[in-house]
Amino acid sequence: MKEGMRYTKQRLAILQQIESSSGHHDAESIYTNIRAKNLNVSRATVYRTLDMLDKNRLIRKLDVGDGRIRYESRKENDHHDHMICLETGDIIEFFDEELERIQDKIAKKHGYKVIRHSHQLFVKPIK
Amino acid sequence: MKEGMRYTKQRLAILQQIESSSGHHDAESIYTNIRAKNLNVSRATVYRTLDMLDKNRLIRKLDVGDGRIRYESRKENDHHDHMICLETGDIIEFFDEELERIQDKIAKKHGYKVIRHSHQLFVKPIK
DNA sequence: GTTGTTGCAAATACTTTGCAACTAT
DNA sequence: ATAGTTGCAAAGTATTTGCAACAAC
Repeated sequence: MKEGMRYTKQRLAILQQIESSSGHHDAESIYTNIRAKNLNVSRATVYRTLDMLDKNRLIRKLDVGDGRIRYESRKENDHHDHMICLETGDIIEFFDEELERIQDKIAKKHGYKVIRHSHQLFVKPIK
Repeated sequence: MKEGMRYTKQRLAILQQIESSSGHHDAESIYTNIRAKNLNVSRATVYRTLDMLDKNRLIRKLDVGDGRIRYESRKENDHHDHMICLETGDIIEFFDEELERIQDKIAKKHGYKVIRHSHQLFVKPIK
């Protein structure tokens, strides 16, 4: 963490919670899971901490478009995008080198550089 | 529109509002602009109508990730994605054939077909 | 001891909903 | 006439904020 920041049990618990499962966690489930372990946190702290962890690039923020923001670990810091199954709600991760390259090319053509991107495929199983 | 649906002045006003400017409108500005013309609408109707217009593919829904959903016309029904400038908030449209092709390929590889997708580049001007 | 952090409760922002009144067909 | 649509106000959901108490350094 950066200068002047403190390691509190709440922060560690939140980070652990996210790194525990390599899944896609939302604020409420993080809050509930920590409380279930009889550790004390408030929703306010969860939200504030998630924001701070994201800004410090310790976790990754993920807007699936359903009104609840998800967060995932950056431990295996392989960048990837997501495919969301419209029938089951499953979230599948994917990565494609070419896709990344094309994005940069498009931005450049317009005089911009890509800082980050959000790319989701909403899919259904074949057949 | 589909069977059993009615043309009301509210619906037409909302659709016109969106088609008036080929921009990226949010619910609140649509509501305000219609009211400014002394036409009567409620926010409830705006939200209900936007939802219905999107489902009927008369407009396109667009989640920029800032908490306010945008809607755009489908009149020139060229599909495109968006690039959002982090410095100015400008929204630039782009389309790339290859990008589309790769997305389908990726989904297929996992046993899915793409129903729709959401692809945004968050960018900054070069230099 | 100082400064960052927390918990609480209240506030905010956007969107949705129940229901009775209304209106397009 | 009747079924779809509207407006209102209340409710809902996710998130943010002010502030006094508290804990890390």
